[in-house]
Amino acid sequence: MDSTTASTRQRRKEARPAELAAAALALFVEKGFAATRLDNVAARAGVSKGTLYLYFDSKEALFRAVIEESVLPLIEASEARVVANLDDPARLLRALLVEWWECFGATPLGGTCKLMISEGGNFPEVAAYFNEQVIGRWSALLRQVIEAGIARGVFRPGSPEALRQMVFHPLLMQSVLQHSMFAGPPGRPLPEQYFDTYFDFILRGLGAADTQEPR
Amino acid sequence: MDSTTASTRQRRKEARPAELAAAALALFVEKGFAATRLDNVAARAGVSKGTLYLYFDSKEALFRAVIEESVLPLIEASEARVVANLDDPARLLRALLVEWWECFGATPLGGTCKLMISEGGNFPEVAAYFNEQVIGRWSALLRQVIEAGIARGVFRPGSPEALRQMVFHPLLMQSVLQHSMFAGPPGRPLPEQYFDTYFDFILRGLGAADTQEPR
DNA sequence: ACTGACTGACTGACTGGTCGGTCAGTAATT
DNA sequence: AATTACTGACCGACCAGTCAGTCAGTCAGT
Repeated sequence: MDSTTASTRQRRKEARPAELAAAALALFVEKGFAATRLDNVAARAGVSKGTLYLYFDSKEALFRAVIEESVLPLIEASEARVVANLDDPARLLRALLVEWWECFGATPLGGTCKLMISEGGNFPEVAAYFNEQVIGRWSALLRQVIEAGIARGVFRPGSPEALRQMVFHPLLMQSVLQHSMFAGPPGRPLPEQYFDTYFDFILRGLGAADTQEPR
Repeated sequence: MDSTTASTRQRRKEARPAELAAAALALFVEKGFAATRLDNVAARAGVSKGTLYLYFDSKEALFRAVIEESVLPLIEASEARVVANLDDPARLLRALLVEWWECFGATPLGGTCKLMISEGGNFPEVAAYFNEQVIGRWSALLRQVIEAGIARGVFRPGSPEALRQMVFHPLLMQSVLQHSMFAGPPGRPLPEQYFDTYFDFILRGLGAADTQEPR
């Protein structure tokens, strides 16, 4: 509780917003927006509620900030990776999905997806922003890879949007479930063979030619 | 608003609980548990808040009732179907998933899944009940069909649990998304070719022998 | 058939507690 | 001493839960 530095009051103007946002993300994901108390957010960040209001105008502004700042850098990295590797769609798809899982889905950031599913309806503008800047861009990326695969004859023909859902939704659901009821030990490392089975399944589903030996 | 019978006060002891539960399900799914006002639940059911408390002890009791009563009949029907048709796993799997979608995933009942994802953490006992009586039984059913398919050589070998997730999670996610931010016109009928692509994909993913002509 | 006493389903104003948001004051830093 | 990051007691709006009162429906007595 007061383990590390404990007693004396600290002044750290730069670090506060990020710490508050991280605390808020954790509690929003765990309890939901309406059930999260700002006193608890502040306490978890090691400050008082008044301090929270120095950096965020309202509870909703805090929510917006959590969503908006949590999310963009990763997408940009992935976008760069895609344009550089479109010539081997199967390998690229695998790399993208592993990266998504390790840098996003399996981290606290993955909680934002559960959050938007749970609370998006109550914050239409935030939902629209998230849909456009995160879901939209990430989906477009996956579709692009799938289309490239189809064009090269590596994947079978089919609706890229529908195939994208088949490919991505199992992993997304995995992330959502990790942040819900039964997370078990937090950061459960996914059953060992999950990714093997997963990629084998989706590559077969895509009709990829070279599915024989996945390793 | 006061279209049908309108003004006068009615006494309908039998119908009230179900009407209140339906209203509560809709609002819980739409807004979340904490953000739902009992005045609104009562109003949507056409009664006053006092009446709600004649039939439910508390807001949490209402939540429990909504989850517990929404859910069991369907499972039992599906369980009966499975034991009767284990000899054609591919067809059975398809029938089960279509039934799940039409009788559950695409109806208001499907909202319970989103609800448990959103709020399960705040109601551990309800979550445990749901996990055991709904998720557990339904998952076991799907695993059973997949195992039968593997045993007969219709599906490739693999972890039945992992394969179950690959098969079911796209459909589940579809249902969850329908009850979240972007439902569009409520009851959006799923893009026409969704099921074709979906079954083609999962049967390929399962390495089913007879995938050539899905129609 | 009609009446009017009676029951209990239903109502909605009220209350007590909770929590988002404020601000006068405190103490770390310059 | 001056500045300002930070505190926490406080306020008012809001809402779950209550209860004294109302009225729709029933039926015994005529």
